[in-house]
Amino acid sequence: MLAGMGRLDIRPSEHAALVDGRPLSLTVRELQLLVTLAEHPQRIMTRDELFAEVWGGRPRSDDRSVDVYVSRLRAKLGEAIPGAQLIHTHNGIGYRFSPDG
Amino acid sequence: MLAGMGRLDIRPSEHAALVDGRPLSLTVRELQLLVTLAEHPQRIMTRDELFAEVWGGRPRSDDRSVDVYVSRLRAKLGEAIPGAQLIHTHNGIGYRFSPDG
DNA sequence: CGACCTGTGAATATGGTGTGAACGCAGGCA
DNA sequence: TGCCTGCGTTCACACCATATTCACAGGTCG
Repeated sequence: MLAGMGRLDIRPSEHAALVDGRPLSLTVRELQLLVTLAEHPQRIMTRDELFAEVWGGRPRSDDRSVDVYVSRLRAKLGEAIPGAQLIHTHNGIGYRFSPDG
Repeated sequence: MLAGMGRLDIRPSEHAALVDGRPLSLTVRELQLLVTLAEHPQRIMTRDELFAEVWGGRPRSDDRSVDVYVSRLRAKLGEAIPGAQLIHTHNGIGYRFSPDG
C-alpha cells in the first residue's frame, strides 16, 4: 500500500486514491502522477523523471505538463484535505511527495 | 555518499541534502556550495576555490557571493539541526566543513 | 450534442540570485 | 583597557528565472 499511513490511501491496482475512505475523482493522468510521486516519498523527483514515468519519453524543453498536473492534483488534494501540503516544489529541480505534509 | 555519518546526509546525485531523512529546501546554489564544502571535509577552502567550483571562473576582487551563500546555508542548516556548527570560518583564508560540528 | 480530459500558450505570482550597504566581531596596537 | 581597522556577517533590494494558474481548442466517448 502506498501512503496509507495518513488520511490519504493510494491504491494503484484499484486505480483509486482515497481520503478517509472516500475516493477522489482524479483523472487518469492525475492519478498516474500522484502514484509516481507517492512511490518515492521524500525523494525529489525531476520533471524529466516524472514525465518519463507518466507520459513516457522526454518532455519538450519548454513542456509545462508536469507543472500543470501538479497544480491540478494539488487543487483536488487541497479540497479533500484542507491545509495539507503533500507535494513540495523544489525550485529549478522538480517536486517531492511527503506523506505527512 | 557524502557526510552520511551524522544526521546530515548529502546526495548530490539526487539534488538533495537530508537531515534525519528529510530533505532541506536548499536552492541550487546553496546545494552546490554545500556539496563542494562537504567533498573536502576538514579542509580549509579559499573563497577562490569555492567560487571556482560553484560559480565557475574567478570572483571579482570584492565579490561577497561566497560569504552570502555560506550565511544562507548556515541559516538553513542551523534551523534543521539546532546547535550544529558544520561550517567554520578561517579568518583571512576561507571556510572549512566539519561533518561532526 | 454534451461532458470531460488533455495539452498548450499566456498572464500572473513566487522565489532565487547577486550586489551594495549597514552592522558586528575579532585582532592589533598604544 | 580602549580604540581602530579589516574582515565577515547579515540585511534589503532590484532584476531575472521559474512555477502557478487560467483560458482555450482539440480530442474522446457516451
